[in-house]
Amino acid sequence: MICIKFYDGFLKDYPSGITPIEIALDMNEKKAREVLSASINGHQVELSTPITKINIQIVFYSWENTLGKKAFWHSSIHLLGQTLLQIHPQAKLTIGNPIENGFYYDVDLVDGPQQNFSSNLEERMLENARKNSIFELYSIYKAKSLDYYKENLYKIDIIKNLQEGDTTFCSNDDFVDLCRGTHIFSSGKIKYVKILNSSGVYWHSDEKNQQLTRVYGISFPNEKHMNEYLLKFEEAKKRDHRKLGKELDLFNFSDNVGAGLPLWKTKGTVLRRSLEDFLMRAQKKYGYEMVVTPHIGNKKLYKISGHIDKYENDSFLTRFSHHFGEEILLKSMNCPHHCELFKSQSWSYRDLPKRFAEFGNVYRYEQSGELHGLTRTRGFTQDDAHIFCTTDQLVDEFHRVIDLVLYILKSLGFEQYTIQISLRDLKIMNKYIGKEQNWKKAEEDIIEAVCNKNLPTKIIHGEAAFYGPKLDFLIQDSLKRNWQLGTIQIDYSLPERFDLQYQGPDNLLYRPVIIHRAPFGSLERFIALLIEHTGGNFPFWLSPIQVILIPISEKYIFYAEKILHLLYKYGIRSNIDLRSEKTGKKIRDAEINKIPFMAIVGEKEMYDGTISIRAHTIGNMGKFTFEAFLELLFNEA
RNA sequence: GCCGGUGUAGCUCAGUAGUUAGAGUGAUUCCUUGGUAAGGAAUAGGUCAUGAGUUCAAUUCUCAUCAUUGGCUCCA
Repeated sequence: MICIKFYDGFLKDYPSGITPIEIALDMNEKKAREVLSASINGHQVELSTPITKINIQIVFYSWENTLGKKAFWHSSIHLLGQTLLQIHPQAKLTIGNPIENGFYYDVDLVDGPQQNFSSNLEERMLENARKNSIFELYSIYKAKSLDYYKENLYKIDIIKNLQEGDTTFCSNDDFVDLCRGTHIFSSGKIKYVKILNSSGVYWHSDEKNQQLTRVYGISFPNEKHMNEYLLKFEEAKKRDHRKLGKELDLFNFSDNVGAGLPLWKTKGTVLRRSLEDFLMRAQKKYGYEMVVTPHIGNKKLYKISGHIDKYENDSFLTRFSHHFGEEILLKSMNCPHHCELFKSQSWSYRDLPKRFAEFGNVYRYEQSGELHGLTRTRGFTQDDAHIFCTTDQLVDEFHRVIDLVLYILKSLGFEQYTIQISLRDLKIMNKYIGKEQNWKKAEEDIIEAVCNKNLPTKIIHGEAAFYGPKLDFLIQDSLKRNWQLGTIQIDYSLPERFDLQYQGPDNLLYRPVIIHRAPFGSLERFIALLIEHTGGNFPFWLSPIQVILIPISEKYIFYAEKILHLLYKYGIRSNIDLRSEKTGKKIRDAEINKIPFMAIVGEKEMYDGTISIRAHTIGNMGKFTFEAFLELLFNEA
């Protein structure tokens, strides 16, 4: 007998060799139907694997749990693989994975990549699912598995990198696949399948390798969950900043101006300016000083900084003068300019930290396939600053920057973000410049600063900048794609390359450290994410138009204009709807334009000198005196 | 940059299996002067992304380019 402890602490004895699915059925037959996966002593296991260990703790997962969904989608990958082979018998399966919403399988279709899969694929997957075959995981000797896949070089490649005990296979129905699990019990649970899209990818993500077809799909145990997902997906698409940007008249692109170069309309400009003002005020409190540097710079500047070696092909060349032997580029970063500013005078240790801030417009030739609305452009505005400090001040200063970034995110309602410590990839060291000891120190500094702050972070190797490690703040867009917004970077390299110095208390010259930082990252990208998070319903202080006056008829325009001028006097961004439309139409349009407040004025209001207020998405708030309305507005702001 | 999809009026989209196009909405003008999410009418607005090719004839078919879009790769 073995003793099983359940999640809620309940204990029960079972015969050795019992499987998790049998335990689930024994506990509650109805609930067992919802069980998709289980873990034993914290390790996710197959539902069909007999348990022999005594004294174990078991936890079951349903659809509501990420691990349950993961097992469900993992199992769906097998159905996809099986069905793809039925349709394309020559195809070579490679690697499949469950993802946040669904799963994918990379397959070499032999005839070259193909991306049009008919609904036939979905139907045949479901036919296979209905056979309700059990997913069984078992180990095979490495040599035998290599033999099994002698026609499939991709699988051989994977197996060669596995340890002897790790070559496990999964079989269900007539299909066998190299697999490490974990699966749901049987395929019949998979009731609905959607093939979402597919694209060409390279084996091991290397463009020198064979091109494969990646087929994305998603599956569900019932119609309700599928409809929920589809509805959410539709809702998410409505929040797309490219769509809302057009609808709310914020920005625009023109083929004549060029790809990836946003044109900011008047309303979008108000939004930008408001954000800039907000950040400037916040930074002032943190001791930043504003600077302005040109949009272009001499190539030799970027030679000193080291950027040119890495990014020359991604820079815009503006002018080449043979006579003077100089080349001038559009700037793609502000740090070299700020270093030159720092160098323009001598500094005492008493002057540090020195914090130079600039809304710097930079231009980078992003690959055509990378351009994406405002989140990836070829011209954008960094809310950049460079802090020149002593090594003693570094960690403390880093804390202050973290505080600032967190304050910004909180003020704008971003509650969910990932904080990522981006370090070097120790396998590709030629990507980085600077001395080993400086890198080590910088990486330790970041980790120390973050540990002190007790922030939930994850460490990712290979995401560092070429001159130093970073702390990145990542936020998801409406379609769950991650974007890096805020970033804080420690740099021992540029101070050396620019030979930056300050005079210490002992009269000797010392090298400062630079912290590069941008809380928004790029203003364009930040606004894109802000649009998607608010769905275009901006907080009052950011709304391009804050109040719209709606006269009931032409007779009350005069009164409305009086109110408008009063609002102007208090700096409220206001407008009047002068069209000869009915009130209902004007209100509808104001609601669609997401204007926070509508002020409706007619005979009644004119008679007693009031205004009727309707708040966006809230509705009629009744009559207000102008003073009472102002108070309401200032509470909003 | 790579593999697919898409490109028709300011916007959202129909349509033409080859004979130079239509709706809704927005815009303009007129009527209407209305009370919390769409009042009515008329008018203007398109070399059907661009360039080549096939054809008696191309917005429609083919190719290329550009833009855009979903992934991949990249992201100082």
